[in-house]
Amino acid sequence: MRDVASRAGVSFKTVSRVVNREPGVSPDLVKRVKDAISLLGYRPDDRARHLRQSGRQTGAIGFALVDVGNQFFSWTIRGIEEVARQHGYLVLAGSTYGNLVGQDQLIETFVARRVDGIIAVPSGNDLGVLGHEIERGTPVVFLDLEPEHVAVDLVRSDHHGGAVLATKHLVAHGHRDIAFFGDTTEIFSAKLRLAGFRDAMRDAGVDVADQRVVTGQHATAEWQEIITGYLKVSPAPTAIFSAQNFITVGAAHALHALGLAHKIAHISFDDIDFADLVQPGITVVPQQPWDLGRQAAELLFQRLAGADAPPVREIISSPVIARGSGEIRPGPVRRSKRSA
Amino acid sequence: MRDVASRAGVSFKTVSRVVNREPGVSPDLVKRVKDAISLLGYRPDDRARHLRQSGRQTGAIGFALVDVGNQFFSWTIRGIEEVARQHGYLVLAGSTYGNLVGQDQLIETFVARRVDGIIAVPSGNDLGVLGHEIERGTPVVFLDLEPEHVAVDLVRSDHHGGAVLATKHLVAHGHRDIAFFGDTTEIFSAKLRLAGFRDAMRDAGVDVADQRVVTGQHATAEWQEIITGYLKVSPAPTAIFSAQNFITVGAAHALHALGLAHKIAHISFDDIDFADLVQPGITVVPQQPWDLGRQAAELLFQRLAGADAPPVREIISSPVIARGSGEIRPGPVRRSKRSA
DNA sequence: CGATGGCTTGACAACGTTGTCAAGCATTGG
DNA sequence: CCAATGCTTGACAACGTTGTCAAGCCATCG
Repeated sequence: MRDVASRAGVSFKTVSRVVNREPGVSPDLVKRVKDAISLLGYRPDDRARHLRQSGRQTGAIGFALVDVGNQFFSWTIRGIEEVARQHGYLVLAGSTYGNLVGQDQLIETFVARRVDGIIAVPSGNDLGVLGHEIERGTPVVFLDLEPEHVAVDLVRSDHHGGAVLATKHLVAHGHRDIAFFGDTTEIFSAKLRLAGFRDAMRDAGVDVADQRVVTGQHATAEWQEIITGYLKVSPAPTAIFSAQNFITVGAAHALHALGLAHKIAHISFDDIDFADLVQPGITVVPQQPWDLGRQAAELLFQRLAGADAPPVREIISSPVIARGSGEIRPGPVRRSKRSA
Repeated sequence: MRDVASRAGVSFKTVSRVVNREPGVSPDLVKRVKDAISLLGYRPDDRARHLRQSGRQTGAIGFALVDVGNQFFSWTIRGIEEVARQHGYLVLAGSTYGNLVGQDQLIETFVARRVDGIIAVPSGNDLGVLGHEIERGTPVVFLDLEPEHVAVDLVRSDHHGGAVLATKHLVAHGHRDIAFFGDTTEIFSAKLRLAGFRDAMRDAGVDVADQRVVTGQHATAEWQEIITGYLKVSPAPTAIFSAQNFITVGAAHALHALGLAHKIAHISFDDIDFADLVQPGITVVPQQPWDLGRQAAELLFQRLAGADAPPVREIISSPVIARGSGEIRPGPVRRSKRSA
């Protein structure tokens, strides 16, 4: 900026005025300064700008998600980005990979760069650094997961209700022996989905055997192996409920590889590209990641604009999309010897 | 920081020393300062830090991609993030949505925030602001697309070679009448893929009719409509080549909806989740987005470390993955009246 | 016992920008 | 012709941090 000023023969304050399009600079000087700027390739330094204007907003929000590789989250980013763009904001997005260490690092980075607000998919009930930030008054919106004992804005899918819907759908199609595959229950959403499954089964008057519930954190290929193992054991369940999208992919692979895709019912929490192209189409309770992202961002920008209403808690639910796999009825063959 | 200093009864320089873990501070003071820090919830301000240390690196790189909603790019981010994390860097990623205006805005933001380097999927031959930055010496690596007349590091898929492979695969299975559906040829990769298709067809001694080549930029649902239209016209092509992942999804939907999935061959550039679960499985020439991202990031960090070797040009190719749809032979029924 | 050296600590400038204020100049009105 | 007014421009401080240097203190050695 100094260079620009001396080249244009003005003080650097005048350069600042031109850059910020402040009124009251003679057209002559404006031109000289602009020429010098493009000649020297000068770009203003936002860090210094924001530093001087401490207390004002910096035009960036942070989004701490679990894993960009998961399409659920990349669609969420898209929703957030869209709203942020309308407000002229930049989104800093980073993956925590679901552990507190990663989350803390990410949040530290966000804070160190002075984002104006944070949207987070928290990795657990222990909020770590994020908790301190909330106490300090940084606007935070939680997305998808809901830590206990913290009152901040929240947007999430109706994990419990969705799981109930999915389970009832299977039950309505005659299933009693349903296997549940879900993420580790340390994850809030996974816990709720499992609870929804159990509650719906209880309502249906069915006891859920321990070995019919499998939870853990695995890659798609591992889930395929695990589920294959469960399907090979006799008696196999008549239906399976995969409660997360990676698991659904693994489950679908397992079913197809074993030639059971038309025999064992399958329902999924969260939708997937191509779920309607597979034979049979995969019945799902979808989430609306794009919408979750947009709504979370809207809430955040309301806070940034100074809204001080009590925390909002938006829980979005969706009906079952029946595509075939969830409507398979239990085979007539199945009459478990053990239960006799 | 001032508050922390006065609370701990030391100068703020000492606080700085503690924060940066500089040696030579008495344990007593270290403790007092740390207590004050956690009491007051103080977080250092990276903007000021980097400002003071102008010229040094800021620990952030920017990634300008086309659309986070496209899984190809979200996997690329993952690769970049992984490498960046190892180097202790933050990745700022943003979508340009394929137009220069969006790209310019994004790059301006990156520059204003003083990222140390940029990985970009350029939106065309006109580089806009990015061009200025390259001239100014900012380390830049291009990913997936290769603008003309610019010598910078580049990592991309072998669009031409892959398209040749895909086309030859169809030809080898007896096809002569192949329809090509691709992105608008303003996009570098799309142009190369089309060229690969044409070259391979020429080698096979087949003329490609104009109406067998459709290019443009559309959403998945629109592609399904467009392709459905083409498949209904008689004589329909015996095989289709969809040269981008959104188009592939549209094409697969069209084929399935018309009941032609087992009759008309289909090959795709770029792989897709579930492509192996559909019946028939979709034959593809895959890209390796995760690898592209990692390699681009590696190149960038080499530059950041001061490497001044001539620009590298890494072109990654992959063999066809045959899954069924690409191995369908032209139906015996087909004997075009027109060609007789 | 005094000089020397090392270790801890603090004062101050600087990074690039903007807000505040005052100075300089021309223009207008009396 | 002089005073008052308005507009343009510049000088300077400040934002929060770190690098540089000097000052103060204690211990060691001759």
